[in-house]
Amino acid sequence: MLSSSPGAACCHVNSVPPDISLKDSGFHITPEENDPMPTLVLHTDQPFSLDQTLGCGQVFRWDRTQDGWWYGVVGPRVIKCRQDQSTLTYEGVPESVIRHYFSLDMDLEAITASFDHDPFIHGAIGQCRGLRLVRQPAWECLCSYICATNSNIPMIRRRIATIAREFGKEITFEEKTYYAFPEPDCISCHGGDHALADCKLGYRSPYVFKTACEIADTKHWDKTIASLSYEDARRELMKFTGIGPKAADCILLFAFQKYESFPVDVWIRRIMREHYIPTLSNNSALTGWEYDTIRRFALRQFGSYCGYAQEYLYAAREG
DNA sequence: ATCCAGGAAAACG
DNA sequence: CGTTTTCATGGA
Repeated sequence: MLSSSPGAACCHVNSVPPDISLKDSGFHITPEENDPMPTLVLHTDQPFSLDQTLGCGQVFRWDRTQDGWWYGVVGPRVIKCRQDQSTLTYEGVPESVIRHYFSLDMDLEAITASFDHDPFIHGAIGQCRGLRLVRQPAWECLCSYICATNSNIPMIRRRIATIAREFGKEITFEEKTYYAFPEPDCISCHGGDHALADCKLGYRSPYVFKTACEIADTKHWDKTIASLSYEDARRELMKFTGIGPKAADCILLFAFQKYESFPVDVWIRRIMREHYIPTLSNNSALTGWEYDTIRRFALRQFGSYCGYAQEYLYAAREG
């Protein structure tokens, strides 16, 4: 039984650029037979790859079993799903949540075509066909990328899991225990005894705590961010402790659908140096000037969906 | 041991 | 003001 959490409604943001969203998404429900698990039939002209989407590094709370089932905690629910060719089988949430979370309402072919202008990005698009950016809950995404600084993906995953286990609400699914990501007021001063010190966040611990306190005291902080332009939203996010340019860009891309955001990490800089901007430095800390140079180049090279291009470059990285 | 990982805050000139 | 140092953690 899923626990109902009063006042913990998942804050999804609806800001689909009108020029590229689909009126008829092209996905249809198969008629229910005896199978209790609902399915979606994916149209071949609207590619979707569950493995690419959940495995590319944009999310930290999904796991794939050996036989191809994905389990993930999204907001207050556990989602179980798998893909067999053009069939997406899912459980745990209504179809509308699946469609929204996986951005199945967006015209991916049109998006990738909008930046498919050179051989290298063309290769990445081909290699990661069906990769879609998901719509992440804002606070969890923000907290995740505070925890992501100067770290690697396995460590980020462990930290997020620990925070959820320490502070989040239990969810039982298929007789296993999962944990919803805790609302900010569960971590902040309002949350009682805070064991953040045991979460192995290192120097990021006070960043998470302070930002949780600020957000817990800010009504509709996420709606405010969503209403702003990319540049203004970026400036606002960077006022929180622990959020710099890179984290802000990831949050804007993954939680607020600001697709002109182009997060630059060490991987992306290496890729951009090797394939687009040979004059970039190597092996040194990323300067603010360098970050902005790469950002501006990306917007010019890939256009207003350069954030999508970034994720294809990142997912196709080798290293 | 040394270096690196989806960096950012603090200290420094 | 831009630039360098420090920060906690675990894996390679």
